[in-house]
Amino acid sequence: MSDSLPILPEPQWRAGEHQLLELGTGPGVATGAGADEPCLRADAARNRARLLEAAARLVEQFGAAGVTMEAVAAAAQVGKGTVFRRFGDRTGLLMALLDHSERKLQAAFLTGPPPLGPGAPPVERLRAFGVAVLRRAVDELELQLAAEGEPDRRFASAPRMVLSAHVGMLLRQAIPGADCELLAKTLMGYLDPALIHHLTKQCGMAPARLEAGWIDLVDRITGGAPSH
Amino acid sequence: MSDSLPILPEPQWRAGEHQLLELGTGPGVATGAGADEPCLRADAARNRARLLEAAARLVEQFGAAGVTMEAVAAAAQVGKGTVFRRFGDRTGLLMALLDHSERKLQAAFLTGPPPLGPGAPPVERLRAFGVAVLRRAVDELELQLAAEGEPDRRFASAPRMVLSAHVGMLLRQAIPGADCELLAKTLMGYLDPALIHHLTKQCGMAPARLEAGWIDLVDRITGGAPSH
DNA sequence: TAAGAAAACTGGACCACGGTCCGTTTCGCT
DNA sequence: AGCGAAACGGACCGTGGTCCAGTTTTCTTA
Repeated sequence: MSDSLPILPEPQWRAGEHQLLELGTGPGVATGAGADEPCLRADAARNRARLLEAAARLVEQFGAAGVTMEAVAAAAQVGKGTVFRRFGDRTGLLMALLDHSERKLQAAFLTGPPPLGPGAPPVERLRAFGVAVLRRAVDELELQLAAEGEPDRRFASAPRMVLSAHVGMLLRQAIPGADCELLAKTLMGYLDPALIHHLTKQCGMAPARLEAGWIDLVDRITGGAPSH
Repeated sequence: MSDSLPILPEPQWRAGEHQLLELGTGPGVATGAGADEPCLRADAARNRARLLEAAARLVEQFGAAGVTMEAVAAAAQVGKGTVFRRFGDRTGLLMALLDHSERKLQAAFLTGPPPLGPGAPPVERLRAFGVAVLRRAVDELELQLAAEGEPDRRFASAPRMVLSAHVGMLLRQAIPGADCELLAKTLMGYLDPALIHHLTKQCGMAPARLEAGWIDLVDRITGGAPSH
C-alpha cells in the first residue's frame, strides 16, 4: 500500500521563495529579476517569470483585489494549475510578489550600514528597524494586507519569522535578562500591516505619530537600557 | 430610477450583535439563550436561534472548519439566504457564536469585582485583564481564529475595540503622559488569538509563560508606575 | 551523439464554498 | 380581512483549490 502513492507531490514551491537568511553569497542586494532560481526546469522558470510579471501588472492596474488566480494565469498565457503548482496558493503568489523588497529590507538590517545594520548599539538599531518597516509598509500596504492568509499562517511565514528573530536578537543584547522571544513578538505586533492600515487609513493617524510611538515603545520595553 | 432600489437592504444584522456596552440592564450576566433580541420578527428570531444552535452543534462535531454556511442552513432547515441576511457573512455568524463569552468578559472587567473590575489600581487591573483574556483564549481558540475575517476588519470589530478602549483607559490612569491609544494597541497585539495560537500550538509554549510575559510587558510599558 | 525512459511540468475540467439576487411567503398591524 | 414591510429560500455566480491525462524536459545508457 505504500507504493501506490508516488512519494507525495513534494511541495517544491517554496524552492527559492522567501528563504530565511540565504544572502551571504554576494556583496549587495540581488539586482532584481536576476538568476535567483537554483533548480527549476527551463520552462518552469520561464512560466514563473511570466506569472510574476503578469501579477505585478494586474496589481498596478486593478489593485491587489484584481490578482485573481485565473486572471493571472490567463494574463500569463498559462494554465491555472501551473499557478498553483508554482506558488501553492494565492498567498504564496502574493508573497513572491513581495519577496524582492523583503530581501532588500533583510539585507539592510543584516549587512547594511548602521544604524540599521550592525555597528550601532542594539536599542538604536531597534529604533531604526521599526521605522524602516513602517516606511516600507506605507508603500506596499495593499499587497501586504492581501498577502496575509489564514490567521494561523501569519506568524509562521518565513519573512515574518526572520524579522522577529532579528528583533529578538537585538533585544537579547539590550536586555539580557528578559523573555526576549515574547517581547519580540510584541514589538512585531506593533508593525503588523493590518494594524498600520487600521491606524493610518481608518483612524487617520499620521505615519509620523506611528514612528514616534515605535520609538517610545522601544524605550519603554528596553527600560532605558544604554542606547550607546 | 431612484425608486427602484428599496432604500438599501438596511444591514440589520448587527442588531443585537456584539453591541458595545449595553449591559446595564440586569444584575449579572445574561443567562444564556434568553430574550436578548429587541426588534426582530417572530419567524426571524426563531430562525436565528435555530441557526445559532445548529452552528454550535456543527462546531463541536466537526470543528470550526465544519461551519459552512450551507451546512448551517441545512442543519437549521433554513434557506442559505437567510443565514446571510441574519449574520451578514461567515465572520458575522462566528462572532455571534462568540458573543456570549464576549459579554461575560466585558461584564467582568466593566462592572465585576476587583482586580478585574473597578476598584483596584489600574496596573493591577491591566495585569488581571490580560490573564483573563489569555485564559478565555485557550478555550475558544479555534472559534476565535476562524472568526478573524479580512485583515482590515480585525481591528475594526466591535468586541476588539471595546477591549482596546478599556486598556487605553487603564493606561491613561497609569501613565497619563504617554500615547496611550498606541500603547493600548500594542498590548492588545499581545493578546491576538492568532499569536496565542502560534505560540502555544505551533511553538509549544506553555500558557503560564504567556501569562508571565503579559505581566512583564505591562510592567515595562507602565514603567514601574505605582501599582497600588 | 542518439535513443529511450523516468521525472517533472502543463493545462483545463471539476468541485466546494462564500456571497448575491429576486420572486415568493409570512408576519404584524389597522 | 387586507395591506405593506420584512423575511424567506434556493437558483446563480465567481473564485480558490484539486486532479489527472497528456506533454515536455532531462537523465541515463549505449
